[in-house]
Amino acid sequence: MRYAEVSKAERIRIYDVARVAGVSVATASKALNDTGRMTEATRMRVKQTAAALGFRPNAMARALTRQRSFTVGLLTNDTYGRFTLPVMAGINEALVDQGVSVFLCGIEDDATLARTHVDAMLDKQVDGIIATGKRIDRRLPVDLSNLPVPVVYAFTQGPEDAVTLVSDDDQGARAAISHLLALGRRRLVHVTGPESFASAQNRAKAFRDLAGEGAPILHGDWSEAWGHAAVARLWAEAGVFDAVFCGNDQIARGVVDALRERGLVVPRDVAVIGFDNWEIVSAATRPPLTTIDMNLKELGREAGRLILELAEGKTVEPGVRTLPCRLVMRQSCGGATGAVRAEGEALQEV
Amino acid sequence: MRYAEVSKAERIRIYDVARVAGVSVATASKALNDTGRMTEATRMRVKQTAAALGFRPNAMARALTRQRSFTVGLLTNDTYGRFTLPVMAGINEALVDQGVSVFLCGIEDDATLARTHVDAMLDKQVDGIIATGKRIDRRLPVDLSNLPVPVVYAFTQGPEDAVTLVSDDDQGARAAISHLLALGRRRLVHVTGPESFASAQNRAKAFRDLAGEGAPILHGDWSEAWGHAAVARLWAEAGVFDAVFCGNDQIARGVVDALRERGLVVPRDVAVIGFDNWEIVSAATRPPLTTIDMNLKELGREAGRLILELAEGKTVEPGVRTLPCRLVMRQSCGGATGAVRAEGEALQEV
DNA sequence: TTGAAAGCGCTAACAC
DNA sequence: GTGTTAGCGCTTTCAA
Repeated sequence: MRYAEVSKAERIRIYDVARVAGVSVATASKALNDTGRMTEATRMRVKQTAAALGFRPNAMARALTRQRSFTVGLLTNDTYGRFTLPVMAGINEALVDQGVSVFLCGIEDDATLARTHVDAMLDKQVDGIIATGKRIDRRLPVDLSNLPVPVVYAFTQGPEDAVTLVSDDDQGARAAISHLLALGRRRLVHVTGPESFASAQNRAKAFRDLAGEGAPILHGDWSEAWGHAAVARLWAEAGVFDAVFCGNDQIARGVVDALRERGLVVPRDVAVIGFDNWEIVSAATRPPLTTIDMNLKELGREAGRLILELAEGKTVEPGVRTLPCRLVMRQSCGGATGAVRAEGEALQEV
Repeated sequence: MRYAEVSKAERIRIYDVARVAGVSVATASKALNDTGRMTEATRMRVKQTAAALGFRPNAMARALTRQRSFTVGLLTNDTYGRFTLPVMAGINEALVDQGVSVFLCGIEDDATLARTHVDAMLDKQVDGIIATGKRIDRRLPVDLSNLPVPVVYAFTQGPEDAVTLVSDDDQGARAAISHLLALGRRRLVHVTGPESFASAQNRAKAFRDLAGEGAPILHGDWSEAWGHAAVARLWAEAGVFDAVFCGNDQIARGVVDALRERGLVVPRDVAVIGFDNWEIVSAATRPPLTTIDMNLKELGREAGRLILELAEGKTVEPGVRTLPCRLVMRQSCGGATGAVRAEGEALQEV
């Protein structure tokens, strides 16, 4: 194994840089960190020899004195899920160019495992912890208050006085419904997930406000199967409708398929709009779904920014921060896009 | 912010433990690490006071002396994808109870970003790096040979003399095809992804071997749309067929849907089998897909184990290690399961 | 402007 | 058996 031979013996330390540059370690350190005062010439010389030697400071040694490790922990109970993935990507994006690395800790729903991970992170002197989950109205199975490091909650519920980031269900839902209304649809129905989910409640409330008291709201689970079933029920019970606002993309896909099987044309006869913009579902639906994107990556970026500020000792106003969603137009509602591309939009390889 | 007050001032060091236990730091260290020799009484006393004081060793300080950080880096270019997620989960699982933490580094396909991440990991003295990707026959956009730490490649291509883990496409494909044959199907066709993918090639080769020279193989992209299109083509050109082996679950779903639209009943008229076991696709298909699971989590676990061994200085035989796939029976092929549950199997909330 | 020296918290030789 | 001492690689007073 090659790696064994080029081991740490070769790795050059600040001591080497100092020696070659003809200064003391102290001066070398200051030169490289742009601290202290010295002639610009000395600073330059040190920097150049450092570069020439390929010097990279040992982050652990540095962390030991600076009391700052430039690492943060990311705790999630959604190892497989679609929500934390974009969030993680955003976090990483925000932190990588600050030289901060992220410890990934998947904890499923296991409190013991969670505790283990948190302890491990603390032992490793993380500068902060970002907690994220798959549900906005549930807490992770571990208490993160009173830790010796700051915590930011993203897409999971935190304590009252914590810094928490969530996407704006209300605004997202309003965007969806307004879109349907703007397209001239007037007989709306809402097919969504279990009432026990805050997301379902918030979106349903927005629907109630905008679509009126009489507009039907059907709660079920978050699956395609429920989308099918809901259409069957609407068929049997409800009056005519020309638009369906769905609680997520899976339900929307079920609805679209069921509608087609009944001979209705989407979007001509019925416009259907989803929620989540989960590409594997929304782009594969025929026709592709117009839907609401929660901007989860941006949410992650924001979480990264905030944990950094906290780690640097800055004050961050606690409370829940709500980030806006965004309408993604494809073809299931007609409108601008729908008119142009008929069917068979190229699916991206996912 | 609470955390500011309980800061490191409170964090107790081994020095405190030693003092309270009435021994020297050296003895305390040895007692806690089960090294050195001393009366069992002393060791016990130290351990107990450590526990009583809630002592947690500072991992950075320890790493500095031991030349071992108990962290590893995970490099992936598949931040959104379905492949690395289970792999990551497995890695984490294998490492967490060894006290090893994982740095997550998403690099997309950006060579510069990759380099940045690798440097950051090296600076942080990782004990090893696991490289993983979304495609078994492509390299990450960064050269990981000649690093001062060991590297294991999982689900991505590595250099000749590296330790590489991949799933067994051939065996997986054979399992799928054998299953169809065992169910009495004799007129098989294979609908799969682009020929440029090694996975597509390997699976097609297995198909050729087992299904015979005459059995049709259709290459397209990895999408549902291609599944639809392929059925249209088979309808027009090919002779009768009673089973379709699909290159992935998305294609399979497209095939199943297209078949149903043409009035054929799956699995009665045609058995369809997928590949990947991506639940959101395979479980939502009607009927749910029988498919091949690549055991990616186990692959991750194995990668974790191997990187640990390497980090500990043990020798690991280089070369490609192939891990077996597993048949997951649902209803799209009939057989045991299909006979019992007809349709509308409850979809799990994903 | 520069450098000597004292740590950061822990481990590991080597004495006693 | 237990303690003294010397680091790990870096930063940071403080003195020169």
